[in-house]
Amino acid sequence: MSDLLERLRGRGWRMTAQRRVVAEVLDGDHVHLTADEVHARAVTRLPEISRATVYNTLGEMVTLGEVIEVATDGRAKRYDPNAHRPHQHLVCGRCGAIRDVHPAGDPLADLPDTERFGFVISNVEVTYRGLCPSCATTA
Amino acid sequence: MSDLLERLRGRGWRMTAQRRVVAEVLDGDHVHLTADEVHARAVTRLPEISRATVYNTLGEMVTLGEVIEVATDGRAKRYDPNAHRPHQHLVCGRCGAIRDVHPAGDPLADLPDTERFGFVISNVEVTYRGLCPSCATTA
DNA sequence: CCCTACAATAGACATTGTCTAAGTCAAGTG
DNA sequence: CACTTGACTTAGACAATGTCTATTGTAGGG
Repeated sequence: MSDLLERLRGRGWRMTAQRRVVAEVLDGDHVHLTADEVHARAVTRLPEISRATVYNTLGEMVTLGEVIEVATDGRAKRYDPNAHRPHQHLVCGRCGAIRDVHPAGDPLADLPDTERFGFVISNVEVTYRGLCPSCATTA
Repeated sequence: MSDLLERLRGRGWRMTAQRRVVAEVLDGDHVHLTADEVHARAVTRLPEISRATVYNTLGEMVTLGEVIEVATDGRAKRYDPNAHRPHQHLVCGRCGAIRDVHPAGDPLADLPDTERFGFVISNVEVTYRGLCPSCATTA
């Protein structure tokens, strides 16, 4: 089930205990951990892993395109291993819950040439904000 | 031309030299300054203004709905005084340039009920990423 | 089994943002 | 126009997140 690890291995990534643990911690669906959360979980399996290594490893996975960096709240960046199916995010402004969602249509197509100002656009990030069912009723 | 200041005054906002300077610095089109940039510019007009006041003032303007907080890069938040015309942002990943853009259609309408998972959605933030004309040719 | 280049480490440092206690002031009241 | 009061501002400590460096460790090829 460790797809992420397999993909990384297949790219000639030098494997170490630290990298394996980071990849395992981050693998799965609807995973959107911050670097510190990844570190906290990694430490339970490999107590001597350092923060710097977690940051470096996450950065490399992003560069390789196997993990996506998401800025949902202007605070800590979050890391999403679901890099191979285009999707967007739904965020609860109260408790911070995050869901992957798949809007209809291509958001890129909605931006006419006249509104591109000569930019070469490579991707679009859409964040839907609101309240999750639980927070909406407790509000 | 200080529309922002007028709008704030009209809401019974207690006026001080500091608040006036922050509002003036932030006013205009295609303005997307970080809190520290606002502070740097404010200091040239009012040398004793503190960082805390800039943060407080920006936060209040956001609460009043007269300024929008934008998280374009996972680093510092940016503040956009163009709060009364819905728009999205186009960001250059190399030099950080930001443009306001107006996509066709309503991004909210693209998210079917089955993809809302019971969330009450209040707004959508769309960030188009790419390279600006100048960075695209120098790349 | 040994090299060697690449990876990991601890901890200092940088950036961005928040909080507190004390001083200051805008604006309504008399 | 002085007084008063509650809201505003300040400096600086603190917190959270991220980056960098010099040193030590190790994966994987020969």
